[in-house]
Amino acid sequence: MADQTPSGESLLFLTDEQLRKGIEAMFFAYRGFTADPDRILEGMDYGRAHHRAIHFIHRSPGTTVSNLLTILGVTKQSLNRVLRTLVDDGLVEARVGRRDKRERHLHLTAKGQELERELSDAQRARMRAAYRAAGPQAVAGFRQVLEAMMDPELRRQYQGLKESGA
Amino acid sequence: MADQTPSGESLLFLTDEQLRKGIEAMFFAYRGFTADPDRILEGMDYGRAHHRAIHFIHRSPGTTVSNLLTILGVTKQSLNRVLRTLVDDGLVEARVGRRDKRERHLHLTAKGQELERELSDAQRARMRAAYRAAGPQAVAGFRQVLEAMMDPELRRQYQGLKESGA
DNA sequence: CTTGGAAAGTCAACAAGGCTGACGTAACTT
DNA sequence: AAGTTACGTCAGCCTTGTTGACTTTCCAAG
Repeated sequence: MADQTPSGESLLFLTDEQLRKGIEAMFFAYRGFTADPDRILEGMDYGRAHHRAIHFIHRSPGTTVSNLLTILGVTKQSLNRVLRTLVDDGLVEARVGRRDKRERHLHLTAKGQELERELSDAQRARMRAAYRAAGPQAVAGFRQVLEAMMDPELRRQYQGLKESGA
Repeated sequence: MADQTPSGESLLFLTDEQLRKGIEAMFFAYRGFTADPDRILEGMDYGRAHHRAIHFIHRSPGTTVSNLLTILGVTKQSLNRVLRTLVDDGLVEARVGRRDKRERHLHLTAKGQELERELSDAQRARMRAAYRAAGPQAVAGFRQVLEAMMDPELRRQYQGLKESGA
């Protein structure tokens, strides 16, 4: 367990104490991460689940319901409840597939785009402030550690989303 | 908005695209972060809320209910429901305060310690793997960005916890 | 000593957002 | 023609969050 590492380097960053700090940092930071969109959503009839759906539809316009299911990692019943309200309220459009008519391709309407922008502006503002405060070096490390923390399957999702659209 | 920065440094890490990647990294990484304890807890009658309570009681033995309320950011009714099951099941002991008998000082029992260890072993294992893969430099950046992302009030909680016990 | 208010606990009711199971329909595939 | 896939939906359940109202305990200030 204490092998394979460059023997010159200190391993103090792997102590249980350091790991605990990292764990608590994740906990508190995630609260901040979701706080702004949550604040915007409360009062509307929507919640975090709607935000996630909107985010990924914006990210990959034309994505199908089952794509979304895979990315979000919830059941179709759960997603459907959310999606239905978004479609009913005219934020999301579900177009029947042309090649495969079983599929529904999801798009944000103008109204949906508007809410998406409001939410992501808020979230990005916090992110931007954090990035700016920490600097590019720190940001690179931040991304590296997060990526290493993901489940392999989720990491593929993440990396797949990184470059290619839809 | 484009001032105050060292003019030689690229600001490409502040583009909306980079921020979006960071946002999605947080989303996917947090899923991984909670996955292992969640797996352990399912089947037992406990959930993530119990894990959080156990974690912070372990972290600050003797902490009071209202301390815990502040840290966790939930209502006392919500916390109480969780705490009650933990006390009833003999994982947590709530000792009446000696100076102020209204207060309950919370401690893990031996059984509680045992579960705490099981949960945090799992969570630390993932964290350790991620830290090791990313290296000390990256970890420093990771912590910096997370800290900058917290709400100021939560950051104080976090920093307070960093050094001093209870 | 009385009283105001803080700390803790409890009951009830509710909502969001997960879950499972079962079922139906349309459409693609073999 | 049969089987599979994609999607939707009904029904019911659980966890974990919320409000509001209320009680008990007990410290501390008047």
